[in-house]
Amino acid sequence: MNLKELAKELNLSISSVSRALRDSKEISVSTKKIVLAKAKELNYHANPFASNLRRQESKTIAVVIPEIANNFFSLAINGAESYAQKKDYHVLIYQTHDNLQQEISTLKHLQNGRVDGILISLSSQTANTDHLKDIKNKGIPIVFFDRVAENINAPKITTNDYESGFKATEHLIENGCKKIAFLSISNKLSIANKRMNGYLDAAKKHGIAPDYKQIINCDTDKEGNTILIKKLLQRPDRPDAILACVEELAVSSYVICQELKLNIPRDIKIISFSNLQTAAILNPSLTTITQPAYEIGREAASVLFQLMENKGTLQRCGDVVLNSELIIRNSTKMA
Amino acid sequence: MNLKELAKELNLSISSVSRALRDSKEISVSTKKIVLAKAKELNYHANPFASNLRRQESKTIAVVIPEIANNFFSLAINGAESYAQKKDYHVLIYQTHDNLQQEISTLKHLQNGRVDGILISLSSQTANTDHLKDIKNKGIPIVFFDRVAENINAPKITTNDYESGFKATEHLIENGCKKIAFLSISNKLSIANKRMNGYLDAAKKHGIAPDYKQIINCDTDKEGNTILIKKLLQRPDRPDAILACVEELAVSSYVICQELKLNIPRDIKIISFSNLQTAAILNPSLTTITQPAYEIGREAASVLFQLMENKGTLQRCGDVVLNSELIIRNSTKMA
DNA sequence: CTGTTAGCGCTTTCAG
DNA sequence: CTGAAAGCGCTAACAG
Repeated sequence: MNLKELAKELNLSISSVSRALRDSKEISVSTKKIVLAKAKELNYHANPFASNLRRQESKTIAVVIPEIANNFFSLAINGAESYAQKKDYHVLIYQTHDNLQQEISTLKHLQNGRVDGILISLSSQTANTDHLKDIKNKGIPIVFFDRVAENINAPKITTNDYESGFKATEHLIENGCKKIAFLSISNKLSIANKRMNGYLDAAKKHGIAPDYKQIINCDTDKEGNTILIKKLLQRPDRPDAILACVEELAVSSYVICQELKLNIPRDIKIISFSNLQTAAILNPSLTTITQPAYEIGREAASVLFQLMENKGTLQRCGDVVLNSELIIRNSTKMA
Repeated sequence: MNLKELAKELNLSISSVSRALRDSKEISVSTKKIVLAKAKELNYHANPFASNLRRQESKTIAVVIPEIANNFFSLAINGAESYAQKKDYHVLIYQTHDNLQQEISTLKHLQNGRVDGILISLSSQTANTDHLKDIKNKGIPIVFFDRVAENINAPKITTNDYESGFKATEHLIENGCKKIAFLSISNKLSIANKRMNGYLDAAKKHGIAPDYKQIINCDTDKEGNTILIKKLLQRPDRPDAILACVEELAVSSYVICQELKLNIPRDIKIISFSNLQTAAILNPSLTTITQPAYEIGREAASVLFQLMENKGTLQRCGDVVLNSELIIRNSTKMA
């Protein structure tokens, strides 16, 4: 069932039917009604590819993320998808699994016009950003969220990473901690570095500047991370607190502490950047810095739509910084 | 940059270039090489809509789920997306937010050929299945996973819900529980009913057939559910165990128990169908029935691809039942 | 207000 | 092995 057949059924020209269906005001109300009714009756659905081809737009955005099965990202997608749905847009999902090659190849694919815009959170291995520049140069609207590329001139939606790192560290210090370790996810990600700088500055301010043995650079190899953390916790001068850059590292730390019979929070306190509200509820000893993940996704989508609607006209769209919340539970209060 | 321009640059006809790019064997190896090189040089990317239109296929599948920010579904999408990626397919995500109208309208949209196939897990409100039949009748390949429509003749990927419900209940009984409540998510979902039947039969087998006051029919209204569960736990004959049909209800129960100063597992034991491995790690008192969510998504995608590849030919694709695992932690062992 | 017509960019016969 | 040409289904000038 296509326009041609529908038009024949109606004894109208293809273009009139097309116009009627898109509610053009060149068409009389009465004809519109008839057309709409017939379309419904015959279960007509416009072929999206034909109209995409003709109109040179896809009504689709892509969301490129490291991993969908991650509380933060799935919440962010939720926000973005809900926003897109309202705008009658479709959402394509691509996972990079924190693999730079995957990210590059995905973005290459997206240069062909399949999407009108891109929402992206970088892989933790992304240092070189040529593939991102290609997208910019092609004029495809792109918005970064959370894991952003600092050297690309495009809107970035982030949270107050530096302040959060600072506050969390200060909170630990105020509760008696003196040897605070920092678990980073990647030294290539600006969010990780910002969080670390907050941590470093807070420590410095209180005169307990950490040596670099207390900063552990983890990566995507879970096994390897476990070994690193275990080593850290088995040292004679083991830390009395851990600030984990992401949830996964906090969970690993937690498990290792159990294994080593280290009591949380008595022997060691843990604070994590996290969105695992549920886990936090289930485990009151876990203090978290909770990012407004849903809002980040929503805001990112909103900015992307501004960009798309003003393609060309709009020179730049302001970056947005949302606030994370330090949710203090028993762990750190009980000094 | 399109085929025409590329062909002009190469002094070849459009069709030859097209063939070379799709590696047709009608083209000499030497020409192919030249074409490929030039395409790369000029950063040519085929317009997907033109080829979709021409070939009448989209290389895209849709995944329709209640909520993406849910451990089970995000893991399932992970499985499906990873599989699709291997097959060079794209994945569109649609959330229904457990709203039947949303589900209907999404499926209506998908009748226009935007996708070659659909993976779906039903909303908990889906009783009438006409919208699903429409898809079937249109000949669009569809595969159900987890929350399936029993009366539709299409492949269904599920887990052993009845057995899991049975086993979990028996486990509680063996550990001394006598008044086991069941929290259902919906009386319209076959998975919920199967789990409940397992629960009922196990109870019957051990002579503690529950009265229907111990079966709570929850729905999507979180506040309402909390009230229902609270009432249940405040009754003089309150249950000594809860079997929660989904994770969210277990978490709510957990929170309410804390509020009411009920000790878990001493006063009351909780078992949940769940995929919150992390939460379970963080809270050893939570015993779970863990579904192989990633595998379900992957398997569903795999079956969908079989269906799509054999469109028409294949009469039916067998249903698949994967096994969930009862992961017993401290809670229920400590009788 | 309605119809005619020329493509959007690609694939695929069919003809050399 | 290569080229010419038709057409996928729709939209948007343009012409009435």
